[in-house]
Amino acid sequence: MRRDVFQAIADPTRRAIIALIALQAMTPNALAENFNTTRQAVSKHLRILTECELVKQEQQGREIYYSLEIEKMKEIDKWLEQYRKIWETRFSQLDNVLKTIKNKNHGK
Amino acid sequence: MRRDVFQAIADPTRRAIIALIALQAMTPNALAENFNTTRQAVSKHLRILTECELVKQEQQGREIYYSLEIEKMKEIDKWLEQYRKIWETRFSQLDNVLKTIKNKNHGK
DNA sequence: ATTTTGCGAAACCAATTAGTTGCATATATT
DNA sequence: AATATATGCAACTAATTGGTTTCGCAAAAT
Repeated sequence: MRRDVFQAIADPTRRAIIALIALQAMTPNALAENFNTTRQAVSKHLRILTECELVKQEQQGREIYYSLEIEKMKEIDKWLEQYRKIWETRFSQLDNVLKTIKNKNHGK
Repeated sequence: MRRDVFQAIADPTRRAIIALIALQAMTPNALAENFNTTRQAVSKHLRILTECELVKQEQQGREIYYSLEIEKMKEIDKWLEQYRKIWETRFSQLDNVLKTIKNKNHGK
């Protein structure tokens, strides 16, 4: 039961579910119509997403509407930040190289 | 063999490997010393990371140095972008609410 | 030349996973 | 009240996963 966000988004069906409920809250049945699986399979994915708090539910009569817990998505963003720093640094280094070349040409 | 970036970063050991080789290129043996597993297990992780192009190798004699392919990390960032838009919108909406409250108090 | 070291690959194993089918339960509809 | 609908949950299955052990090969050290 290693239920973290990274494991949750590893599955393509779950990423598709996330993409759908990011736009609007949806019921398991409505979600299942979009995929080539049974409602139960979707339900299982929703349970996993709920367990790692990527998704919240709201009961309305006998229907349960699932929607994205956008705050939790920031956790991935936070993890990515350290690497974003790297590629930004590399970019600025490249930028410096380009500037140097420019200056050399200028000096000619 | 569903080898995509999301599946690759799902495993905590692989995320740790990524974190290490982001700083400097390392050999499988050097990497394995940091974990509680065998070199072979690390090697398997490296193979998976290589297959999805998150990692590149450079042979030096009998040693193979692995380093992070930072460009591939941007793929995750790109995926996250659509959700970043959502939380930024929500934030600006909250911002508007706060401004409205402020104006109301001002008018008192 | 022989031994040691660094490595990937294959065979195997236990645990986990994504999926199915078959329930039970609660809310709507008739 | 009887039936239909929306859902979660449990049992089961096939495939995948992360790990180990064993092997073979090439480069380095002795």
